[in-house]
Amino acid sequence: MTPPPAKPAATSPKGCLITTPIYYPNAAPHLGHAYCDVAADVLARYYRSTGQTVLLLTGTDEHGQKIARAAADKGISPQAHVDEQSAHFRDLAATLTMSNDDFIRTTEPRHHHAAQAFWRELAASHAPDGQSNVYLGHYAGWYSARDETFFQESELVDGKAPTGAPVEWTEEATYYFRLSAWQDRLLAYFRQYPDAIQPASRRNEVLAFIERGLTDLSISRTGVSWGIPVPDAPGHVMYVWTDALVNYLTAIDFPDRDSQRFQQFWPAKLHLVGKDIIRFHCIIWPAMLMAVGLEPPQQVFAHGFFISGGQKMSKSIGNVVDPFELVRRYGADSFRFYVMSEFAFGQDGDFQEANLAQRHNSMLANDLGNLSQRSLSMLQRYLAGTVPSWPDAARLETADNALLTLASQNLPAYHQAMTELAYHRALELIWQVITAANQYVDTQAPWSLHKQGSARLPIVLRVLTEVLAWLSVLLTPFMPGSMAALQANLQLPSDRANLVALTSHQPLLPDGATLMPPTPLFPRLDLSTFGKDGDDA
RNA sequence: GGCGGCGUAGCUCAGUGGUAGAGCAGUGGACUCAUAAGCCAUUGGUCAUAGGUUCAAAUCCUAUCGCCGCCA
Repeated sequence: MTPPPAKPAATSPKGCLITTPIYYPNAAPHLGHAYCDVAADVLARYYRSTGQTVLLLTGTDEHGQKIARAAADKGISPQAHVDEQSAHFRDLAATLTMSNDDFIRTTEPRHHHAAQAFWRELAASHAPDGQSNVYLGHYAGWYSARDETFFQESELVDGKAPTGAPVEWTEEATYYFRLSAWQDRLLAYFRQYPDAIQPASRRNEVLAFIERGLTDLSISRTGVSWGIPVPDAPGHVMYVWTDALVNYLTAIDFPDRDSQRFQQFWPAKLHLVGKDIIRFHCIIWPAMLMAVGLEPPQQVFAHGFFISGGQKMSKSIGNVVDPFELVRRYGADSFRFYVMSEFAFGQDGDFQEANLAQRHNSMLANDLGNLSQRSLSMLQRYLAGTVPSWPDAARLETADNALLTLASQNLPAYHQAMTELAYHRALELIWQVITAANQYVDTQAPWSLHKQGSARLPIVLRVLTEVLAWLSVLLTPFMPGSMAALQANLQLPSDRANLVALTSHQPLLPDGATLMPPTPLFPRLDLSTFGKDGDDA
């Protein structure tokens, strides 16, 4: 009834394709990868809960000179190197309880097939000016292997790339993509769909960049062997970005445009990216897609980066945070909750482990965990754990209705926040209900009702358990593990544990279930060790 | 160097012309179902600085300082 998303899922053939970037496995996964995984997963779980069919993708981008060199340094083959490195990213997704439906590796045969097919289509296509989209040219310029990027002489700073990476003079035959011819189409597209690039500040940057004029893009290399061969062009392999972007199509059976998955999931609903790669996703990728006659993704959303303790994370400062270690210490759900609640998605944030622990205690243990514990303990103690029947509307008093109304009133704003990826706002709305529920416990004082033998007691406890079920559904995208535990404790049937059932105006919980005694959802952490010198490593 | 953003309570931030706000942290109180949690109350800010416009400025304008982003 309430969600703004216009199409009811049941009648909509379109699914939601949600992607993270495929990560470059030249180093261990870091906090930024974990952040993006979590954000994508929260959204995917949210849309599934609303009844939509979701395809959530992540993976690794395994080609390029940098990978080949790292492998050579280790004295192993590139394939052995990426096999080992890619596994860490797969582990990270699992560690974070990410519900990805697939994990794309660009070294897989299916991806080679898709990437080469994409190239062929691109090469056979024509730009708006009537010329071929791909042409053979000659490249002479500076190349930074670390950035996998070409730079012009004027872009160099002290003889190095703007990023500080060393560059080498490179002269070779190369295929170009006629990006310059797509400038007007791109501008028209982004002006027609203002939400296609978010946040707005990134959109403005992209538009400004396009307006200044685009130059054609070198899309093949000859000096590199670790890559996907360009079809019918011996000696050429695809530039790593040309290859990598196609991964989003690989997963949906490209080049088979008639396949059910392709039909269902393209165009992608959302590419989540770091702000460092928006140009690839907002200029090159849409242009290439238009070139082969495919729609650009509906939205590219650039998330922010973390700093730590007010400084950029770097190994030399020693403030690098290992996501595996954090999950080991606090659990996946606390980690997920912290990064989703503390920061405005799309803005940079200062990641501080002490704040994570603080938030775990104050919001998860004290507010939510204790609400659950006190409610279910009283149910256990006063009513032998039996869920009371849902009362007739006439028996509900002002306080009951006020709490239930607040919950349902916040729902439209919750949906809006979720669809806008304003996760912290969604959680704030949920917490209003949690706070109200704790106030409700105090004002209704079930312990007094019990002493008085009041008929109000089962009503109040049923309202509380129902609100807990409600909260568990809204919070499942953020904290799937803990909320599953809560739902098991409440004996919420799995077919009721979603946003479709929640908006049905029917109580979520079955009457009369007998619940087991509760166990604390989020045990409190001892914070006395924070603020002192040494964290244990 | 150009363009843009930001600078508000100890911390994270909301607030774009009309009496300075929220959460967390701190302090006090009443309660006791609960993870010594929760609830109620409360301390705390010359809104970066200096000018200007206005009856009225955190909000609009100018300059300066600091941080950040994009571009060159």
